[in-house]
Amino acid sequence: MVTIKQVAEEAGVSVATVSRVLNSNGYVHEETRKAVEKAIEKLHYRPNEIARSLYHHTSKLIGLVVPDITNPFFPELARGVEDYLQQEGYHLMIGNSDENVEKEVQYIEAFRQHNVMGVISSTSEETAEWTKLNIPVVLLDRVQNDFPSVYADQEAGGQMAANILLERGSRNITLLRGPIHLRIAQERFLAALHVLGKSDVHFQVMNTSFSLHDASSTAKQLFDQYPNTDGVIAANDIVASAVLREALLRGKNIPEELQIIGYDDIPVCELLYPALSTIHQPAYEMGKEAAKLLMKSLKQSKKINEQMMLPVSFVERETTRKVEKV
Amino acid sequence: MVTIKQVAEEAGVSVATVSRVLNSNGYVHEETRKAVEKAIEKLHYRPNEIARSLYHHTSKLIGLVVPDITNPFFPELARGVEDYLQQEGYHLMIGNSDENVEKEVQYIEAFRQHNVMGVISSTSEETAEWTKLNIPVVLLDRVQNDFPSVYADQEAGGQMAANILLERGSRNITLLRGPIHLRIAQERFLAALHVLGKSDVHFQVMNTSFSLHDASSTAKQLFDQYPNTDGVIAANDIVASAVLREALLRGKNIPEELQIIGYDDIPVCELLYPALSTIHQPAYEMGKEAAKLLMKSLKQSKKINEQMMLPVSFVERETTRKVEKV
DNA sequence: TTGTAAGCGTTATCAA
DNA sequence: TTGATAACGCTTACAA
Repeated sequence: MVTIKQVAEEAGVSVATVSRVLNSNGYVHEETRKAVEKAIEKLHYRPNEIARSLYHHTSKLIGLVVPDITNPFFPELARGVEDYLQQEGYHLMIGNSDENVEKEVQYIEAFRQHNVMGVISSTSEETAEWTKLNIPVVLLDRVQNDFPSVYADQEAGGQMAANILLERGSRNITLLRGPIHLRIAQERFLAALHVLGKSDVHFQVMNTSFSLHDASSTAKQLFDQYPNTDGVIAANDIVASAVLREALLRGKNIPEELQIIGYDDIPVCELLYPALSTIHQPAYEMGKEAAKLLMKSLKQSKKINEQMMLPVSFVERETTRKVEKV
Repeated sequence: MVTIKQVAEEAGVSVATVSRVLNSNGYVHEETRKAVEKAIEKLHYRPNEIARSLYHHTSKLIGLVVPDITNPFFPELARGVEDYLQQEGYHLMIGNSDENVEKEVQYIEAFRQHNVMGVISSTSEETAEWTKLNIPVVLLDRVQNDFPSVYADQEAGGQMAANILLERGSRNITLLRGPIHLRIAQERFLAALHVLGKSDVHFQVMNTSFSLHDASSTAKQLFDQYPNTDGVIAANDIVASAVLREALLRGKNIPEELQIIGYDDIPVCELLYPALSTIHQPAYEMGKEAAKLLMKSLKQSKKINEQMMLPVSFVERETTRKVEKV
């Protein structure tokens, strides 16, 4: 490892001078600067972030916690975060929490021990522990009043999903509700519920998780219990895919007999047949904005508490009928 | 931030003593040990990894580089890595390389600057840069003779895929070849090619990437150029899904008229309809083994160069015919 | 414009 | 069994 000391020797100056040119701090003669730069170049010197970090109590590290990177919505978020951070010279420590508070606490410890400068969290809204860290935290795809957060317009999304099915003629709708403890899931559920409630169609509600493991059995159960369903508002695209598969398996015509609308717009939607109509959340953008917001609160000392809501949109594909057909 | 000094004061001893109980190093009287532990408890003290890292030139950080976490195969790998590492008390710095050498170099710099202890890389086999780091590197789902690597048995996988289609009666097979610069892709391609070559069936080869963005057009092209194809060996599951969709779109009966076999066994396979038959790569296990291998080479000083090949298996679902039917 | 030296939070050596 | 202290690589007063 080449240190500042060696650079100083090579350039025939003191370490202080090298440090000055490194940080463009204080006065340094043009000549000396060049000499130092030459030495740096020659030795391929790169300052040791660890030493800097120790002195400054800062770092170029950001923590990112997601419930499970294996769930296809999160890689998009993570990628948005990473791309922005990387261009700002920051790097990512990442952890999967499985929505498990113990694990979260472990990461919090790890983050603290590594002088992580800020955290982006897509995990449970149980944020008591996070407050202890005393560094900026931005919630991503999660909402909690005490923290800045970046999320998509769940109310609009829920309404949109319900209205789409209604407009296109579903008369017996099954509404799949996501995890009840997740505010975003609850919000879009409530919004859809409200729309259905104001309509004259028949509808029912089923609970489900967001996860692939439960999706198939949820789908089976749905058609066993409500065989006459002609419209499904799924909790997310994973669940929607499972419903689609099960419907096809039972010989339903889609979208003629049954319309399905998903949520998220994960990449595979367009690979399904029929391709899944869904509510698009701008996941990559959300990640990017969360990172941007975090950078902003790093740069200014006063706490910010911005709530940033990004718009959702309906992506019309093949599991909903064309509106003219109604 | 509470430091070792404060703990020492609280316990009425010197920092050296605290350090000794922290690391269970050297002699320390039972009484004093208890006093120190009490102080630690009381102040919620946690040693600063940064300071340790500076002194020891070590850390609890591992670097992980993947081409693109957005590609559904990599989250499984990453999760396997993370779970194992986490249980060993290590943490992950992660980066997406986009197979871009410049980006890789940036991560290498970042890893070095943070005293990262080892790297797991699923990115290009252009490893010249990695050697410069002088820390253990384990290749994951990539192979290169100079590095330890963990990968799945591509030769068996390629053969299996071809044999499955052959056994089940495909007589006009299109073999989709993945990125030519990737040794694993090339190996499974070659293995499948070899099997087809020894058979008496008609077959053709098309080049494709692994990516979702190219998948649809590849699929279209496939059926435009080779409308009589009755068996497709896809480069991976993404491509297979696109082919499946396109085939369905064109009204083909699956698997009666056309069999499709994927590669990887990403989670969505079972959500498709018909569900995708595929060659299963034990991605999670691979990640875990790579992490294990890395830990091993961290613990012993001499370089290891283990090549670990995990078995693949055929997952029979609905895009291949039952073998009795032939 | 430059250099000396103290300090960031640890660990390890050495002396007591 | 304990405590001073130098060292890890860097930054920043302060002195020159």
